[in-house]
Amino acid sequence: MIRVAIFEDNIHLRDTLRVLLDTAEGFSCTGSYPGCEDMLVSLREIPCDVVLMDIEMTGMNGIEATRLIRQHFPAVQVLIQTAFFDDNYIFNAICAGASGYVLKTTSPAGYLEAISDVKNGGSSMSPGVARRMLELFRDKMIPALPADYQLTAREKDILKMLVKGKSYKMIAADLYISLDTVKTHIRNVYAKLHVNSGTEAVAKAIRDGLV
Amino acid sequence: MIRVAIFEDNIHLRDTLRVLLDTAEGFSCTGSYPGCEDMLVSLREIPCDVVLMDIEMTGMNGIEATRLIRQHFPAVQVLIQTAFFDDNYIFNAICAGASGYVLKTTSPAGYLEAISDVKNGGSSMSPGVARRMLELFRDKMIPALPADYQLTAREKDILKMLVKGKSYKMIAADLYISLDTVKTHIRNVYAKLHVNSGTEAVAKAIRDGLV
DNA sequence: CCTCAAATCACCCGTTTTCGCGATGGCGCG
DNA sequence: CGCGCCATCGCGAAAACGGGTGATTTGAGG
Repeated sequence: MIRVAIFEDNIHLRDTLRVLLDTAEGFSCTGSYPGCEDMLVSLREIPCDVVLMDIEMTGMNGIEATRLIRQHFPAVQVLIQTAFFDDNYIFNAICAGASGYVLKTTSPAGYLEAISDVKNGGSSMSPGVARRMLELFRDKMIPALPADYQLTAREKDILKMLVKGKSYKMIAADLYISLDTVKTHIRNVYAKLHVNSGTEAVAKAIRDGLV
Repeated sequence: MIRVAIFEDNIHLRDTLRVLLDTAEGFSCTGSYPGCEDMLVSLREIPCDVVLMDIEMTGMNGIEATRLIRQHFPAVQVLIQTAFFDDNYIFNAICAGASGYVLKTTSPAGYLEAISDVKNGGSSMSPGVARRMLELFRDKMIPALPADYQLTAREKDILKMLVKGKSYKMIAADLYISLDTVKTHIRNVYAKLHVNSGTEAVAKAIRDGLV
């Protein structure tokens, strides 16, 4: 039996969901609320496995509510439901600890499956949301690859040590080469990165993922 | 009618999938291959909407194949299928441009739904994969929390300019203060960041999001 | 064999940083 | 009002850095 609490300010949808859960096999609704007042108290007094959380509610934001729930009841899974397909909503909901994200256009059977999925340690997202999420993931992850200045292996070595905060002298000692050689390499690096100081080079190296 | 090409080295599963697709309403299998030899040629000669791609195959890796497909046929959606639940697989598959990721434990109906989802511009993932993906997303996104050394507003100003690669003299000029004042501030910044050179300070500032 | 890029080292010179110590004025707070 | 914190400024010396020029060796490749 999966125990579900509902937070949804639209009375119509709220009641629909409550009936759905109460009639469905293996589900029960432990409470349905129009807002997040006393949310933590309610959840403490009436335990549940999954929270169905609307984002757009008067009073506390569903995202913040999610964060609070995850802080205070790590075992409770939060399934976001919203009418809107919004990048920031998706992004923030995930960061707040949501385990799933379904649109309100989802079918009753879809709702039940999503709830069941998150209860069983999985996640569920509407296909469109999942797609957007993959794209966000790609966009945020990938930029760390390219950026190729034509640095030689040795130059990269020296640049890395510079990034670590080493002085010329330390670099020379660590690599068993002379101070003048270090200077030469660094001068070449500066030329290739089009910078003319160590701080600039370090900033560029880190930002462009040459670390 | 959704046209699907199958890449799967296990002959049993490959044939099962082919039959599934050929018998299912609204689906057709345009080809099934045990490996990625001549993959691009096949796809060019026999257009399809969705590619079902196994990761573990002899010869070319499914991830690399996905990257190639996305490069040459951006309109073709790739749905990854694999027996293994592996972080690197998930991560790399997404970065390679996969639109979905299902486990081989998925039911026939689940396969068809997943294919249909990706064809319609959505994404589909097995619940466990979706969960892992959300966690990866959180872990990679969240570290953007700014560490807090007790820098004063002025010190942050100067640090930012240092990160931009400005020299003491330029900072002094830009902020309309004397060179000696800049020195003092920077000395204080170094002390608070526990560093003792500009390069170290810049590296720490960028990495810790003090930009 | 010859060429070229890369890596190594050297010397010179002026500028920039780093860091010690000290000082003044403003501002909020009990 | 005094106290602490911050921002501002100053001096001086040692260390580090930036930039110019040039040289040697080595290994890959035509």
